[in-house]
Amino acid sequence: MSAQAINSSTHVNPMTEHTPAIAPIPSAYSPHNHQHCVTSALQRASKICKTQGVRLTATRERVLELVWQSHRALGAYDLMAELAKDGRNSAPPTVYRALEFLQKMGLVHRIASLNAFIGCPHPGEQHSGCFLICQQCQRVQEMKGHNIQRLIEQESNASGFSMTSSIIEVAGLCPNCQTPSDDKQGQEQEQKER
Amino acid sequence: MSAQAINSSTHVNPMTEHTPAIAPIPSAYSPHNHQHCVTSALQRASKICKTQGVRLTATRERVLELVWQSHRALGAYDLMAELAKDGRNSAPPTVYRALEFLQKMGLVHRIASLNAFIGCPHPGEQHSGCFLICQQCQRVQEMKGHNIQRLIEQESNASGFSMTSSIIEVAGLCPNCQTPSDDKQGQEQEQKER
DNA sequence: AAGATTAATGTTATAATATAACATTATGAT
DNA sequence: ATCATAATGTTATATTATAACATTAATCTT
Repeated sequence: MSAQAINSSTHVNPMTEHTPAIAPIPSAYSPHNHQHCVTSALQRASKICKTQGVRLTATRERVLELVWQSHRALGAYDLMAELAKDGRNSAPPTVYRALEFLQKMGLVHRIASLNAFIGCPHPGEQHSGCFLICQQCQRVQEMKGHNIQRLIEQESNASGFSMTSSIIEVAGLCPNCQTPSDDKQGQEQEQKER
Repeated sequence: MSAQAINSSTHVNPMTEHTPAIAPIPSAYSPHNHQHCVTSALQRASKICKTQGVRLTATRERVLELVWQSHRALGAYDLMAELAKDGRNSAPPTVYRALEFLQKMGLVHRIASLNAFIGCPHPGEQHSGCFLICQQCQRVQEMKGHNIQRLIEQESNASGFSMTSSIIEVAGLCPNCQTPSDDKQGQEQEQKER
């Protein structure tokens, strides 16, 4: 329902465009019209699934949309509750299967330290991200962290270890939450983000 | 019971000795007399708790010993089962409390990706480790990873994020498990390790 | 388009991990 | 010895995740 129809609202930078581009996802910590995040995440997903020849079914798309309802990580049972509001039945396996699919497609990540899931802002292929988790506002920002990955691989190798994947989760305070409680910050920072 | 009495078996390198030293923990992947790991882990713990003025009670010490029964991460319910064999009653809170204490003292780490716990080979103060987790033999090796920590902190800062702690868990194959199945490898590699 | 095949979802039950809340016991301090 | 605190016991329950099998939907073949 929500994935198509919105191509018109995408801003395309003429400098970098070669193929119909989708607006990049802004930082979790900067004020932005959050609907753009949702929209472009769904657009990306649609494109990726089409390319890969896999099916972005209604449930899967809805779960992805729900995961993107904010820049906070959402638990599987939170997602279940949201699906229930939609009128869908949805037992745990429904949600976990959708999440498994979305993870396999590189569209969402699981945050191990939170037992929760977050949308990937630069999906494409499966990859390990590097997550900055604000202990105050709970927002999660994914960094690409190629340097970090490379260093970890180097040091692993130096120990004779052959890395296949890695989990990097950083807890701390996001830019907004470092200055103690203007209290406006988290509140109207993002439009429509719940 | 097992923590004292064994000081005699400690080998001290006269080159590096200044204070009654405790033998360092060898790599999880190299063959070694594993009893030394257990013994010295308990010695370290005893010393640390004494210094900090906290109590290494029987349960806490036993849980630490159990965590050190191998270089594999052990789940809380595995630990419970072992305690039960000892004749202790031990409901979940018993184990989780002991683990919480041991984590606070920097004596064990929780591996988020495994929901399991591992002894720290270089305890002293609380710290975030960097864990190499073998997908084949399940052994976990902690690296110090100062460079990695520093880089993560740098890159976090570059995003305006103020890091307080981090989780780094690397999955892959340990040196032994890279060469496919000599099959002797894991088996008698370590003495008495279960 | 009908039937076969595969993929996805529904459904029920349960496993695995973790914590809350309050009662009791042990320890250390005065 | 008494008090205060810390640790543990105990019961119950919350939270997260998966197994196993039934059903439905989508796609492919002819």
